[in-house]
Amino acid sequence: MPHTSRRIKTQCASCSLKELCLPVGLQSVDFEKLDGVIKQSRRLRKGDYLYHSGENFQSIYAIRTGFFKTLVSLSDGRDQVTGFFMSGELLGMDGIDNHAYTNNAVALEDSEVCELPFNRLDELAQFIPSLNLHFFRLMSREIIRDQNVMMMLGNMNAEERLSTFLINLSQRLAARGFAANDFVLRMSREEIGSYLGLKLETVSRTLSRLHHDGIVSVEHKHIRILQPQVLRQMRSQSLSKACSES
Amino acid sequence: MPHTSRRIKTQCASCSLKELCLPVGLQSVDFEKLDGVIKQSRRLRKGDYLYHSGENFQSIYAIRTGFFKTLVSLSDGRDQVTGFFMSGELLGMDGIDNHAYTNNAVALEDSEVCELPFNRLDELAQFIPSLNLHFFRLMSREIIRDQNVMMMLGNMNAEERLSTFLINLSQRLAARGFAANDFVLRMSREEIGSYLGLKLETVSRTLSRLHHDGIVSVEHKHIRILQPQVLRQMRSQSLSKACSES
DNA sequence: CGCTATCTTGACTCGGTTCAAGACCCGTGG
DNA sequence: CCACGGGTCTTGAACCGAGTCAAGATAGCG
Repeated sequence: MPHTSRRIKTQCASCSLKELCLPVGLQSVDFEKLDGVIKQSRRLRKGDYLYHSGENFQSIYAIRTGFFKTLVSLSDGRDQVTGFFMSGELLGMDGIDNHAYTNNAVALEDSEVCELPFNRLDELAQFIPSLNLHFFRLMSREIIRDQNVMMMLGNMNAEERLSTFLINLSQRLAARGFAANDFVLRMSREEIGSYLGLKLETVSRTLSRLHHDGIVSVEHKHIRILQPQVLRQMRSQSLSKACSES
Repeated sequence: MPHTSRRIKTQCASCSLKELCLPVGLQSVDFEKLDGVIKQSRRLRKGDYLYHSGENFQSIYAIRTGFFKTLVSLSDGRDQVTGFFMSGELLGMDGIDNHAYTNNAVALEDSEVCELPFNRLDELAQFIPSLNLHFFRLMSREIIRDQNVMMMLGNMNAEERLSTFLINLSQRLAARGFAANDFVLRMSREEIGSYLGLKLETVSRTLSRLHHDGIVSVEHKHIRILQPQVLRQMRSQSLSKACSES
Protein backbone atom coordinates (compact mmCIF):
# COMPACT_ATOMS: atom_id res chain seq x y z
CA MET A 1 0.00 0.00 0.00
CA PRO A 2 1.97 2.94 -1.26
CA HIS A 3 1.20 6.35 0.15
CA THR A 4 -0.82 5.58 3.22
CA SER A 5 -2.78 8.56 4.41
CA ARG A 6 -1.85 7.78 7.99
CA ARG A 7 0.17 10.72 9.25
CA ILE A 8 3.52 9.87 10.66
CA LYS A 9 2.99 11.36 14.06
CA THR A 10 6.19 12.38 15.74
CA GLN A 11 6.57 11.25 19.29
CA CYS A 12 9.13 13.13 21.26
CA ALA A 13 8.98 10.74 24.22
CA SER A 14 10.22 7.83 22.15
CA CYS A 15 12.55 9.81 19.92
CA SER A 16 16.15 8.70 20.20
CA LEU A 17 17.26 12.29 19.73
CA LYS A 18 15.37 13.78 22.63
CA GLU A 19 18.51 14.11 24.71
CA LEU A 20 19.85 16.40 22.01
CA CYS A 21 16.95 18.73 21.36
CA LEU A 22 14.93 18.60 24.58
CA PRO A 23 15.70 19.27 28.24
CA VAL A 24 16.10 16.32 30.59
CA GLY A 25 13.42 15.50 33.14
CA LEU A 26 10.31 16.19 31.06
CA GLN A 27 7.18 14.47 32.41
CA SER A 28 4.89 12.36 30.27
CA VAL A 29 2.29 15.12 30.47
CA ASP A 30 4.87 17.50 29.00
CA PHE A 31 5.55 15.14 26.13
CA GLU A 32 1.84 15.00 25.38
CA LYS A 33 1.67 18.78 25.13
CA LEU A 34 4.81 18.81 23.05
CA ASP A 35 3.52 16.21 20.62
CA GLY A 36 0.40 18.32 20.26
CA VAL A 37 2.49 21.23 19.07
CA ILE A 38 5.08 19.59 16.88
CA LYS A 39 3.99 19.14 13.32
CA GLN A 40 4.31 16.02 11.29
CA SER A 41 7.86 15.59 10.20
CA ARG A 42 8.81 16.98 6.84
CA ARG A 43 10.99 15.14 4.34
CA LEU A 44 13.49 16.78 2.04
CA ARG A 45 15.57 15.49 -0.83
CA LYS A 46 19.19 16.34 -1.26
CA GLY A 47 19.41 19.90 -2.54
CA ASP A 48 15.97 20.96 -1.25
CA TYR A 49 15.66 24.21 0.67
CA LEU A 50 14.11 23.94 4.12
CA TYR A 51 13.63 27.72 4.09
CA HIS A 52 14.95 30.70 2.18
CA SER A 53 16.49 33.90 3.39
CA GLY A 54 13.84 36.61 3.67
CA GLU A 55 11.02 34.08 3.93
CA ASN A 56 8.39 34.64 6.63
CA PHE A 57 9.50 32.98 9.86
CA GLN A 58 7.01 30.52 11.32
CA SER A 59 8.93 27.60 12.71
CA ILE A 60 12.11 26.28 14.17
CA TYR A 61 13.17 22.89 12.84
CA ALA A 62 14.83 19.97 14.60
CA ILE A 63 16.73 17.61 12.36
CA ARG A 64 15.65 13.98 12.76
CA THR A 65 17.88 12.53 10.10
CA GLY A 66 20.11 14.02 7.46
CA PHE A 67 22.50 16.89 7.05
CA PHE A 68 22.08 20.59 6.28
CA LYS A 69 24.08 23.67 5.50
CA THR A 70 22.97 27.23 6.23
CA LEU A 71 24.21 30.18 4.24
CA VAL A 72 23.79 33.93 4.05
CA SER A 73 24.06 35.84 0.81
CA LEU A 74 25.30 39.27 -0.14
CA SER A 75 23.38 41.19 -2.77
CA ASP A 76 26.29 40.82 -5.19
CA GLY A 77 26.12 37.04 -5.20
CA ARG A 78 28.87 36.28 -2.73
CA ASP A 79 27.71 33.96 -0.02
CA GLN A 80 28.98 32.44 3.16
CA VAL A 81 28.16 29.04 4.60
CA THR A 82 27.37 29.84 8.24
CA GLY A 83 27.06 26.30 9.51
CA PHE A 84 26.61 22.59 8.96
CA PHE A 85 23.93 20.82 10.95
CA MET A 86 23.21 17.19 11.74
CA SER A 87 20.57 15.16 13.55
CA GLY A 88 19.32 16.55 16.85
CA GLU A 89 20.39 20.08 16.00
CA LEU A 90 18.02 23.02 15.55
CA LEU A 91 17.66 25.28 12.54
CA GLY A 92 15.98 28.63 12.08
CA MET A 93 16.60 30.50 15.32
CA ASP A 94 17.98 33.41 13.31
CA GLY A 95 14.43 34.07 12.12
CA ILE A 96 12.92 35.00 15.50
CA ASP A 97 14.04 38.60 15.30
CA ASN A 98 12.38 40.34 12.29
CA HIS A 99 10.00 37.41 11.72
CA ALA A 100 12.09 36.39 8.71
CA TYR A 101 14.90 33.94 8.18
CA THR A 102 18.24 35.54 7.41
CA ASN A 103 19.80 32.26 6.31
CA ASN A 104 19.00 29.76 3.63
CA ALA A 105 18.89 26.19 4.90
CA VAL A 106 19.69 23.48 2.33
CA ALA A 107 19.62 19.69 2.74
CA LEU A 108 22.96 18.14 1.77
CA GLU A 109 21.41 14.68 1.76
CA ASP A 110 17.90 13.25 2.01
CA SER A 111 16.68 14.46 5.38
CA GLU A 112 13.75 14.59 7.73
CA VAL A 113 12.92 17.39 10.17
CA CYS A 114 10.43 18.05 12.95
CA GLU A 115 8.67 21.37 12.57
CA LEU A 116 8.19 23.39 15.75
CA PRO A 117 5.78 26.30 15.10
CA PHE A 118 7.31 29.14 17.05
CA ASN A 119 4.20 30.90 18.30
CA ARG A 120 2.88 27.68 19.81
CA LEU A 121 6.30 26.82 21.15
CA ASP A 122 6.58 30.18 22.81
CA GLU A 123 3.22 29.66 24.47
CA LEU A 124 4.10 26.09 25.46
CA ALA A 125 7.32 27.30 27.04
CA GLN A 126 5.22 29.32 29.48
CA PHE A 127 3.95 26.09 30.96
CA ILE A 128 7.14 24.10 30.84
CA PRO A 129 9.84 26.32 32.38
CA SER A 130 12.55 23.78 31.72
CA LEU A 131 11.66 23.86 28.02
CA ASN A 132 11.84 27.64 27.99
CA LEU A 133 15.24 27.58 29.63
CA HIS A 134 16.34 24.90 27.21
CA PHE A 135 15.63 27.11 24.23
CA PHE A 136 17.59 29.91 25.83
CA ARG A 137 20.47 27.51 26.20
CA LEU A 138 20.25 26.31 22.62
CA MET A 139 20.33 29.88 21.35
CA SER A 140 23.22 30.65 23.66
CA ARG A 141 25.03 27.63 22.24
CA GLU A 142 24.47 28.93 18.73
CA ILE A 143 25.99 32.29 19.73
CA ILE A 144 29.03 30.53 21.17
CA ARG A 145 29.38 28.41 18.05
CA ASP A 146 29.26 31.47 15.81
CA GLN A 147 31.86 33.24 17.94
CA ASN A 148 34.16 30.25 17.67
CA VAL A 149 33.85 30.50 13.91
CA MET A 150 34.70 34.19 14.16
CA MET A 151 37.83 33.24 16.09
CA MET A 152 38.70 30.74 13.41
CA LEU A 153 38.16 33.18 10.55
CA GLY A 154 39.97 35.99 12.30
CA ASN A 155 42.99 34.24 13.71
CA MET A 156 43.73 30.88 12.18
CA ASN A 157 45.65 29.76 9.12
CA ALA A 158 44.32 27.23 6.62
CA GLU A 159 45.74 24.19 8.40
CA GLU A 160 44.35 25.22 11.78
CA ARG A 161 40.95 25.88 10.25
CA LEU A 162 40.81 22.48 8.57
CA SER A 163 41.91 20.63 11.69
CA THR A 164 39.38 22.49 13.81
CA PHE A 165 36.70 21.66 11.27
CA LEU A 166 37.54 17.95 11.10
CA ILE A 167 37.83 17.54 14.87
CA ASN A 168 34.50 19.28 15.33
CA LEU A 169 32.77 17.03 12.80
CA SER A 170 34.39 14.01 14.38
CA GLN A 171 33.13 14.92 17.86
CA ARG A 172 29.59 15.56 16.71
CA LEU A 173 29.47 12.28 14.81
CA ALA A 174 30.84 10.42 17.82
CA ALA A 175 28.16 12.00 20.03
CA ARG A 176 25.58 10.41 17.70
CA GLY A 177 27.13 6.99 17.90
CA PHE A 178 28.98 7.11 14.57
CA ALA A 179 32.65 6.37 14.12
CA ALA A 180 34.69 9.36 15.21
CA ASN A 181 37.62 8.71 12.92
CA ASP A 182 36.08 7.30 9.77
CA PHE A 183 33.35 9.23 8.02
CA VAL A 184 32.10 10.58 4.71
CA LEU A 185 31.88 14.31 4.13
CA ARG A 186 28.44 15.44 3.04
CA MET A 187 29.63 18.72 1.63
CA SER A 188 31.88 19.72 -1.26
CA ARG A 189 35.32 21.31 -1.01
CA GLU A 190 33.75 24.57 -2.06
CA GLU A 191 31.22 24.44 0.77
CA ILE A 192 33.93 23.65 3.30
CA GLY A 193 35.93 26.55 1.90
CA SER A 194 33.03 28.95 2.14
CA TYR A 195 32.48 27.97 5.77
CA LEU A 196 36.17 28.31 6.62
CA GLY A 197 36.83 31.46 4.63
CA LEU A 198 39.09 29.66 2.15
CA LYS A 199 38.98 28.89 -1.56
CA LEU A 200 38.23 25.33 -2.58
CA GLU A 201 41.76 24.91 -3.96
CA THR A 202 43.21 25.78 -0.57
CA VAL A 203 40.92 23.25 1.12
CA SER A 204 42.02 20.61 -1.36
CA ARG A 205 45.72 21.42 -0.99
CA THR A 206 45.53 21.46 2.80
CA LEU A 207 43.71 18.12 2.91
CA SER A 208 46.33 16.70 0.53
CA ARG A 209 49.07 17.87 2.85
CA LEU A 210 47.39 16.29 5.90
CA HIS A 211 47.03 13.11 3.86
CA HIS A 212 50.65 13.19 2.73
CA ASP A 213 51.79 13.71 6.32
CA GLY A 214 49.81 10.63 7.38
CA ILE A 215 47.60 12.54 9.79
CA VAL A 216 44.36 11.84 7.95
CA SER A 217 43.53 9.63 5.03
CA VAL A 218 41.60 11.50 2.35
CA GLU A 219 39.91 9.60 -0.46
CA HIS A 220 37.63 12.16 -2.04
CA LYS A 221 34.86 12.54 0.57
CA HIS A 222 35.92 9.59 2.66
CA ILE A 223 37.96 10.83 5.63
CA ARG A 224 39.82 8.73 8.12
CA ILE A 225 41.56 10.45 10.98
CA LEU A 226 44.72 8.44 11.48
CA GLN A 227 46.36 10.50 14.21
CA PRO A 228 43.56 12.24 16.14
CA GLN A 229 45.90 13.58 18.81
CA VAL A 230 48.17 15.20 16.22
CA LEU A 231 45.18 16.72 14.46
CA ARG A 232 43.97 18.15 17.75
CA GLN A 233 47.29 19.78 18.37
CA MET A 234 47.25 21.39 14.96
CA ARG A 235 44.13 23.34 15.84
CA SER A 236 46.25 25.90 17.65
CA GLN A 237 49.70 25.03 16.47
CA SER A 238 51.21 28.29 17.57
CA LEU A 239 50.41 27.13 21.09
CA SER A 240 53.00 24.40 20.78
CA LYS A 241 55.32 26.86 19.06
CA ALA A 242 54.98 29.34 21.91
CA CYS A 243 55.60 26.58 24.43
CA SER A 244 58.70 25.22 22.74
CA GLU A 245 60.11 28.70 22.36
CA SER A 246 59.76 29.65 26.01
CA MET B 1 28.79 64.56 50.83
CA PRO B 2 30.98 62.07 49.07
CA HIS B 3 29.88 58.46 48.84
CA THR B 4 26.24 58.58 49.88
CA SER B 5 24.93 55.23 50.98
CA ARG B 6 21.65 55.78 49.16
CA ARG B 7 21.31 53.06 46.61
CA ILE B 8 20.75 54.24 43.10
CA LYS B 9 17.65 52.25 42.31
CA THR B 10 17.17 51.63 38.64
CA GLN B 11 13.75 52.34 37.27
CA CYS B 12 13.02 50.74 33.97
CA ALA B 13 9.78 52.63 33.43
CA SER B 14 11.56 55.97 33.35
CA CYS B 15 14.72 54.75 31.63
CA SER B 16 15.37 56.45 28.33
CA LEU B 17 16.78 53.22 26.97
CA LYS B 18 13.77 51.04 27.57
CA GLU B 19 12.84 51.02 23.89
CA LEU B 20 16.18 49.38 23.25
CA CYS B 21 16.31 46.67 25.87
CA LEU B 22 12.65 46.01 26.71
CA PRO B 23 9.60 45.05 24.68
CA VAL B 24 6.99 47.68 23.91
CA GLY B 25 3.65 47.66 25.68
CA LEU B 26 4.74 46.69 29.19
CA GLN B 27 2.22 47.62 31.89
CA SER B 28 3.15 49.53 35.01
CA VAL B 29 2.66 46.35 37.04
CA ASP B 30 5.26 44.69 34.79
CA PHE B 31 7.72 47.50 35.42
CA GLU B 32 7.26 47.05 39.15
CA LYS B 33 8.13 43.37 38.91
CA LEU B 34 11.05 44.19 36.67
CA ASP B 35 12.45 46.80 39.02
CA GLY B 36 12.21 44.23 41.77
CA VAL B 37 14.47 41.92 39.84
CA ILE B 38 17.03 44.29 38.37
CA LYS B 39 19.92 44.98 40.64
CA GLN B 40 21.37 48.33 41.43
CA SER B 41 23.37 49.56 38.54
CA ARG B 42 27.04 48.82 38.58
CA ARG B 43 29.72 51.31 37.61
CA LEU B 44 32.92 50.43 35.81
CA ARG B 45 36.01 52.44 34.99
CA LYS B 46 37.69 52.31 31.63
CA GLY B 47 39.59 49.03 31.42
CA ASP B 48 37.51 47.22 34.06
CA TYR B 49 36.21 43.76 33.28
CA LEU B 50 32.45 43.31 33.61
CA TYR B 51 33.02 39.55 33.59
CA HIS B 52 35.73 37.12 32.61
CA SER B 53 35.67 34.11 30.34
CA GLY B 54 35.06 30.96 32.38
CA GLU B 55 33.51 32.89 35.26
CA ASN B 56 30.30 31.51 36.71
CA PHE B 57 27.31 32.91 34.83
CA GLN B 58 24.73 34.66 36.96
CA SER B 59 23.51 37.69 35.10
CA ILE B 60 22.89 39.37 31.82
CA TYR B 61 23.85 43.04 31.71
CA ALA B 62 22.18 45.95 29.96
CA ILE B 63 24.44 48.90 29.24
CA ARG B 64 23.05 52.19 30.59
CA THR B 65 25.99 54.35 29.58
CA GLY B 66 29.40 53.62 28.19
CA PHE B 67 31.05 51.32 25.72
CA PHE B 68 32.29 47.72 25.89
CA LYS B 69 34.20 45.18 23.88
CA THR B 70 33.82 41.43 24.23
CA LEU B 71 36.59 39.03 23.35
CA VAL B 72 37.31 35.32 23.31
CA SER B 73 40.78 33.92 23.91
CA LEU B 74 42.69 30.94 22.63
CA SER B 75 44.90 29.08 25.07
CA ASP B 76 47.98 30.30 23.22
CA GLY B 77 47.24 33.95 23.86
CA ARG B 78 45.65 34.84 20.55
CA ASP B 79 42.34 36.54 21.03
CA GLN B 80 39.49 37.83 18.97
CA VAL B 81 37.27 40.81 19.68
CA THR B 82 33.78 39.40 19.10
CA GLY B 83 31.85 42.63 19.43
CA PHE B 84 31.55 46.25 20.49
CA PHE B 85 28.54 47.22 22.58
CA MET B 86 26.94 50.54 23.45
CA SER B 87 24.05 51.82 25.58
CA GLY B 88 20.85 49.82 25.48
CA GLU B 89 22.61 46.66 24.28
CA LEU B 90 22.83 43.43 26.25
CA LEU B 91 25.93 41.55 27.32
CA GLY B 92 26.45 38.03 28.59
CA MET B 93 23.97 35.91 26.69
CA ASP B 94 26.79 33.58 25.71
CA GLY B 95 26.91 32.46 29.34
CA ILE B 96 23.47 30.85 29.49
CA ASP B 97 24.65 27.57 28.05
CA ASN B 98 27.25 25.96 30.38
CA HIS B 99 26.53 28.45 33.18
CA ALA B 100 29.80 30.21 32.37
CA TYR B 101 30.72 33.17 30.22
CA THR B 102 32.76 32.31 27.16
CA ASN B 103 33.67 35.93 26.49
CA ASN B 104 35.47 38.57 28.46
CA ALA B 105 33.61 41.88 28.60
CA VAL B 106 35.75 44.98 29.07
CA ALA B 107 34.68 48.60 29.48
CA LEU B 108 36.33 50.85 26.90
CA GLU B 109 35.24 53.96 28.79
CA ASP B 110 33.68 54.67 32.17
CA SER B 111 30.38 52.83 32.04
CA GLU B 112 27.28 51.88 33.95
CA VAL B 113 25.26 48.71 33.55
CA CYS B 114 22.00 47.23 34.86
CA GLU B 115 22.44 43.73 36.19
CA LEU B 116 19.69 41.26 35.33
CA PRO B 117 20.08 38.08 37.42
CA PHE B 118 19.24 35.33 34.98
CA ASN B 119 17.44 32.89 37.25
CA ARG B 120 15.04 35.60 38.38
CA LEU B 121 14.69 36.90 34.85
CA ASP B 122 13.82 33.44 33.61
CA GLU B 123 11.15 33.14 36.28
CA LEU B 124 9.87 36.65 35.57
CA ALA B 125 9.59 35.84 31.87
CA GLN B 126 7.01 33.19 32.78
CA PHE B 127 4.65 35.92 33.90
CA ILE B 128 5.40 38.46 31.20
CA PRO B 129 5.20 36.57 27.89
CA SER B 130 6.20 39.61 25.89
CA LEU B 131 9.39 39.86 27.93
CA ASN B 132 10.16 36.22 27.29
CA LEU B 133 9.66 36.68 23.57
CA HIS B 134 11.77 39.80 23.70
CA PHE B 135 14.75 37.90 25.06
CA PHE B 136 14.35 35.31 22.33
CA ARG B 137 14.45 38.13 19.84
CA LEU B 138 17.53 39.72 21.39
CA MET B 139 19.37 36.42 21.28
CA SER B 140 18.25 35.88 17.71
CA ARG B 141 19.60 39.34 16.89
CA GLU B 142 22.93 38.42 18.40
CA ILE B 143 23.07 35.29 16.23
CA ILE B 144 22.35 37.38 13.12
CA ARG B 145 24.99 39.90 14.12
CA ASP B 146 27.59 37.19 14.58
CA GLN B 147 26.72 35.66 11.22
CA ASN B 148 27.16 39.01 9.54
CA VAL B 149 30.62 39.20 11.07
CA MET B 150 31.31 35.73 9.70
CA MET B 151 30.31 36.97 6.27
CA MET B 152 32.64 39.93 6.68
CA LEU B 153 35.58 37.81 7.83
CA GLY B 154 35.01 35.17 5.20
CA ASN B 155 34.32 37.24 2.12
CA MET B 156 35.37 40.86 2.39
CA ASN B 157 38.62 42.69 1.78
CA ALA B 158 40.07 45.25 4.17
CA GLU B 159 38.32 48.24 2.64
CA GLU B 160 34.92 46.54 2.67
CA ARG B 161 35.39 45.48 6.28
CA LEU B 162 36.29 48.98 7.42
CA SER B 163 33.39 50.59 5.57
CA THR B 164 30.97 48.04 6.98
CA PHE B 165 32.35 48.69 10.44
CA LEU B 166 32.11 52.48 10.19
CA ILE B 167 28.60 52.45 8.71
CA ASN B 168 27.45 50.07 11.43
CA LEU B 169 28.87 52.28 14.19
CA SER B 170 27.33 55.31 12.54
CA GLN B 171 23.87 53.75 12.43
CA ARG B 172 23.95 52.63 16.03
CA LEU B 173 25.11 56.04 17.22
CA ALA B 174 22.39 57.73 15.17
CA ALA B 175 19.78 55.42 16.73
CA ARG B 176 20.87 56.79 20.11
CA GLY B 177 20.55 60.39 19.05
CA PHE B 178 24.24 61.04 18.42
CA ALA B 179 25.67 62.48 15.24
CA ALA B 180 25.83 59.79 12.59
CA ASN B 181 28.76 61.26 10.71
CA ASP B 182 30.96 62.77 13.38
CA PHE B 183 32.10 60.61 16.26
CA VAL B 184 35.04 59.49 18.36
CA LEU B 185 36.20 55.90 18.27
CA ARG B 186 36.34 54.31 21.70
CA MET B 187 38.62 51.49 20.62
CA SER B 188 42.19 51.28 19.38
CA ARG B 189 43.32 50.34 15.87
CA GLU B 190 44.40 47.02 17.27
CA GLU B 191 40.95 46.31 18.71
CA ILE B 192 39.29 47.26 15.43
CA GLY B 193 41.74 44.98 13.65
CA SER B 194 41.04 42.09 15.97
CA TYR B 195 37.32 42.49 15.39
CA LEU B 196 37.72 42.73 11.62
CA GLY B 197 40.35 40.02 11.26
CA LEU B 198 43.04 42.50 10.22
CA LYS B 199 46.33 43.70 11.67
CA LEU B 200 46.44 47.16 13.17
CA GLU B 201 48.74 48.39 10.39
CA THR B 202 46.17 47.38 7.80
CA VAL B 203 43.43 49.22 9.70
CA SER B 204 45.62 52.30 9.86
CA ARG B 205 46.55 52.15 6.18
CA THR B 206 42.97 51.59 5.07
CA LEU B 207 41.70 54.50 7.17
CA SER B 208 44.48 56.65 5.71
CA ARG B 209 43.36 55.73 2.22
CA LEU B 210 39.72 56.56 2.97
CA HIS B 211 40.93 59.87 4.40
CA HIS B 212 43.13 60.60 1.40
CA ASP B 213 40.24 59.84 -0.93
CA GLY B 214 38.06 62.33 0.94
CA ILE B 215 35.47 59.75 1.95
CA VAL B 216 36.06 60.08 5.68
CA SER B 217 38.13 62.48 7.73
CA VAL B 218 40.37 60.63 10.17
CA GLU B 219 42.12 62.53 12.94
CA HIS B 220 43.35 59.80 15.25
CA LYS B 221 40.12 58.61 16.91
CA HIS B 222 37.96 61.41 15.61
CA ILE B 223 36.05 60.20 12.56
CA ARG B 224 33.91 62.27 10.26
CA ILE B 225 32.10 60.52 7.46
CA LEU B 226 32.26 63.02 4.60
CA GLN B 227 30.59 60.95 1.90
CA PRO B 228 28.23 58.50 3.62
CA GLN B 229 26.73 57.27 0.38
CA VAL B 230 30.13 56.43 -1.08
CA LEU B 231 31.13 54.63 2.10
CA ARG B 232 27.94 52.60 1.94
CA GLN B 233 28.69 51.53 -1.60
CA MET B 234 32.16 50.39 -0.60
CA ARG B 235 30.71 47.80 1.77
CA SER B 236 30.15 45.48 -1.14
CA GLN B 237 32.24 47.08 -3.80
CA SER B 238 32.29 44.07 -6.03
CA LEU B 239 28.55 44.58 -6.34
CA SER B 240 29.18 47.79 -8.26
CA LYS B 241 31.97 46.05 -10.15
CA ALA B 242 29.66 43.20 -11.12
CA CYS B 243 26.99 45.68 -12.19
CA SER B 244 29.29 47.81 -14.29
CA GLU B 245 30.71 44.74 -15.95
CA SER B 246 27.36 43.30 -16.99
C1' DC C 1 57.32 68.17 30.60
C1' DG C 2 58.84 63.86 29.47
C1' DC C 3 57.61 59.04 28.78
C1' DT C 4 55.05 55.48 26.93
C1' DA C 5 51.10 53.97 24.28
C1' DT C 6 49.39 54.27 20.00
C1' DC C 7 49.50 55.30 15.39
C1' DT C 8 51.49 56.04 10.71
C1' DT C 9 54.25 54.85 6.92
C1' DG C 10 57.63 52.26 4.17
C1' DA C 11 59.88 48.08 2.34
C1' DC C 12 59.77 43.37 2.01
C1' DT C 13 57.68 38.76 2.65
C1' DC C 14 54.43 35.17 2.33
C1' DG C 15 50.09 32.46 2.58
C1' DG C 16 46.32 32.06 0.10
C1' DT C 17 44.11 33.32 -4.38
C1' DT C 18 43.77 33.14 -9.17
C1' DC C 19 44.17 31.06 -13.43
C1' DA C 20 44.78 26.99 -15.86
C1' DA C 21 45.14 22.12 -17.08
C1' DG C 22 44.23 17.64 -16.28
C1' DA C 23 42.36 13.60 -13.39
C1' DC C 24 38.73 11.36 -11.43
C1' DC C 25 34.02 9.99 -10.32
C1' DC C 26 29.47 9.11 -10.91
C1' DG C 27 25.10 9.26 -13.20
C1' DT C 28 22.98 8.74 -17.63
C1' DG C 29 21.83 6.73 -21.73
C1' DG C 30 22.94 3.94 -25.59
C1' DC D 1 27.56 -3.50 -19.99
C1' DC D 2 30.34 0.23 -21.29
C1' DA D 3 31.02 4.88 -23.26
C1' DC D 4 30.15 9.53 -22.59
C1' DG D 5 29.80 13.98 -20.26
C1' DG D 6 29.56 17.20 -16.56
C1' DG D 7 30.66 18.26 -12.14
C1' DT D 8 34.12 17.86 -8.61
C1' DC D 9 38.66 17.51 -7.20
C1' DT D 10 43.77 17.88 -7.55
C1' DT D 11 47.90 20.08 -8.74
C1' DG D 12 51.03 23.57 -10.67
C1' DA D 13 52.67 28.34 -11.48
C1' DA D 14 52.21 33.18 -11.13
C1' DC D 15 50.28 36.81 -8.56
C1' DC D 16 48.68 39.88 -4.96
C1' DG D 17 46.67 41.71 -0.65
C1' DA D 18 47.54 41.63 3.83
C1' DG D 19 51.15 40.47 7.21
C1' DT D 20 55.64 41.32 9.13
C1' DC D 21 59.37 43.99 10.51
C1' DA D 22 61.16 48.36 11.35
C1' DA D 23 61.56 53.34 12.06
C1' DG D 24 59.49 57.58 13.31
C1' DA D 25 55.69 60.60 14.59
C1' DT D 26 52.07 61.91 17.64
C1' DA D 27 49.08 62.10 21.46
C1' DG D 28 47.82 61.55 25.91
C1' DC D 29 48.90 60.44 30.57
C1' DG D 30 51.24 60.80 34.84
